Amino acid sequence: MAKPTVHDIAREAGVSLATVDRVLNGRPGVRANTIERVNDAVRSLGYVRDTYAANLARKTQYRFAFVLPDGDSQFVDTLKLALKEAMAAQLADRVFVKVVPVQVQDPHSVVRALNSLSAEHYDGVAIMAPETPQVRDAVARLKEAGLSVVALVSDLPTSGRDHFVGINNLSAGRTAGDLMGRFVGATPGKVLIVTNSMLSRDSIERRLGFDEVMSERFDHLTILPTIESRGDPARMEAILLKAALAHPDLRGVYSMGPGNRPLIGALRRSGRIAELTVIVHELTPLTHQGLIDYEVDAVITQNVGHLVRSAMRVLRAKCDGVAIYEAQERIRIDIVLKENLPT
Amino acid sequence: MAKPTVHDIAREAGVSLATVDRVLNGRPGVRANTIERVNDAVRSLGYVRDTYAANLARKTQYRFAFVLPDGDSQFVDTLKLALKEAMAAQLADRVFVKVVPVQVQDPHSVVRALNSLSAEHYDGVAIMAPETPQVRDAVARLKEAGLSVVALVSDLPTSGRDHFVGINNLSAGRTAGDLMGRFVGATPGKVLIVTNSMLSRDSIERRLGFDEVMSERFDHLTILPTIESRGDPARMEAILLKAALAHPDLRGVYSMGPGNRPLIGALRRSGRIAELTVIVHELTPLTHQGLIDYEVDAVITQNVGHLVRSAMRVLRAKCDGVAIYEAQERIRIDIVLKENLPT
DNA sequence: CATTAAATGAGGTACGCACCTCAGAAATCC
DNA sequence: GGATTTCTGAGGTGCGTACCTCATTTAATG
Repeated sequence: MAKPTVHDIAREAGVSLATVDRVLNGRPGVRANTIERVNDAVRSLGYVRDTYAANLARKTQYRFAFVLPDGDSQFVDTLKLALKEAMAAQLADRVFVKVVPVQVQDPHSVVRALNSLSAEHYDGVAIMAPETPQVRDAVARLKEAGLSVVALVSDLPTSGRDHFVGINNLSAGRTAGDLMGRFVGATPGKVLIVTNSMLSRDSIERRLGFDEVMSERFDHLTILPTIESRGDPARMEAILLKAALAHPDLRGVYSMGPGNRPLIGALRRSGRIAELTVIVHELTPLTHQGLIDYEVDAVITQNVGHLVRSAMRVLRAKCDGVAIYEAQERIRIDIVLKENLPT
Repeated sequence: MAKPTVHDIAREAGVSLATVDRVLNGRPGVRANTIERVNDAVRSLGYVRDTYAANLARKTQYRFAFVLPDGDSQFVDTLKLALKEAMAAQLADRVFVKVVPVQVQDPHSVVRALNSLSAEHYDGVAIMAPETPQVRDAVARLKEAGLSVVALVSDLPTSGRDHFVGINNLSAGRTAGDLMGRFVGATPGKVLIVTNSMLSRDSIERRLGFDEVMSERFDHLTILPTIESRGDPARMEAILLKAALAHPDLRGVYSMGPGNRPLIGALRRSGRIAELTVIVHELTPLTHQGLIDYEVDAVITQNVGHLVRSAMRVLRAKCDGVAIYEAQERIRIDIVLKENLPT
């Protein structure tokens, strides 16, 4: 009943501890025949290596870098906060995390940051940055150097990253569309989509999902041309205000990413924020308050705590060469309304 | 830079390892003055005990019992499944879990089960059962015997349990009300509430929350007298069918707990399931399919994986006498629509 | 068959911590 | 100031694993 140890395997296989050790750790100098015997014993006893004792003996330290966007994004701030909390909790597990801020709009900045991470100082990297050819190559170099790499929030599918930690953004867009259609109701009208940039992968996918649902299930709603504010709040606010006033039959606004502050500002000034269905992404202090004030109707979000914990678990698993527990690593798409705001 | 160990504290505090050990583990025989010196060193060095090395040395085994309802509830089934998965994952951490099935409708069965759990064989208990005076007393006895006790899903606030692991059911009811009001829209009409029993704490609280929101924000909707099916599916189905046909202006149905199968059956037979807004609790294979088929409009649920993992973490923390990390243990109220169904 | 190479065994040390014992130091009491 | 009583230190052992050394056995080679 008690957990089998290496001693039990040695006895069961009729070999010495040293041989078991050689087999378990893939060291040379064991006949194929003997390897088989040891593996049989492992299977029949249901032995699982005690990772913590192993790490203790090995003096392992997991050294991870989190490459995150610099600048004032409330979402990234909450992510950093969650990271800090997780670090405190994981400190006992020999995990050390360094946050590396980058200018995500500048691929060179990202690449510079990634190139500075050597296998000598790091075991794994979590990256939140748009997918560009330069970034893809930098990730490939990291992988080649033996680092584990996970993409965070926004996927880097062509880069050969080990794993993606984040939500399915197509589904997130579909969810937004579903809510928009149901909240607006049966009256025909127009819907506005706002985004920071249509270049990053998550925006493209959300847009796609939103469109799909709108045309499948709510074709009485017309989607207006997307408003794209390339990180310029003033410009965003101006265009938005104009649009809100130009279309009296505007019924809803969907914001696909960051930039919720100018959005809410413009809608407030248009005097129509109460009547419009406003759906945004990412729960932050701003959107939280928006829900409370009935200015935002729904927030589609992902739990930042899960995000960082999952990233760390996956990185550790990759470093240990252990399988990851898929079910636990699936990040859900959270819908937050005024009434189910976390307390 | 390296993690400080007990040796470092000993050196820093100018005492021996034995004294550090006595302080850290709350053993007697140390002067208050010295305790202070050691604690100062702990603080200044930022020492955190390596729990895994500690458990390794201690040969700790956490033995927990999960007292869960017997019978065919899909929700409880998914809970058990999550428990099984968590057990496999936690095996490396020396946690052993026994599931104790009880007839929750019979307080004696619950009490019998609880009384059978001695401190000799168990360190902690998680209980999912309605609050009755008998159960309250049994929990008190467990606590007295030195076991840690957490309430699962449905709280036992007067029992002196150490912690409640589950959602805030008042908020869950409010969330259901919010969704109901928004999905139904502005047209006046009637709403039906269905429950298994108004005796269990979670039903009462959900009902309360739902009513609050309906009267605060959606008073064009009238709430019909609650249909209560005391575990009798046939009776439930019959009454429900009658109600659905008797009120042509029925717009929505809210099911507060188990018994979704007869509910969906009756609505289907009434021929009105497509036009009604149906909101139910707990994501199960049945409600999952209901969402896909557009028969259920929204599911309010709680992640069973979190539930069991949180229960285990809390039990462990209580056994270790360690503070729990509140933010991580807060179970969120999940809203699931067709589009954000977990894959 | 002797020689060489390869495979295996026996045993030790270390990791960070818990827990134990026993001797010696320090504080307290009368 | 001597006898208690209360602290404290030194040192050991073990948890499950990694990694190392050195001797010994076994198999393969000429």
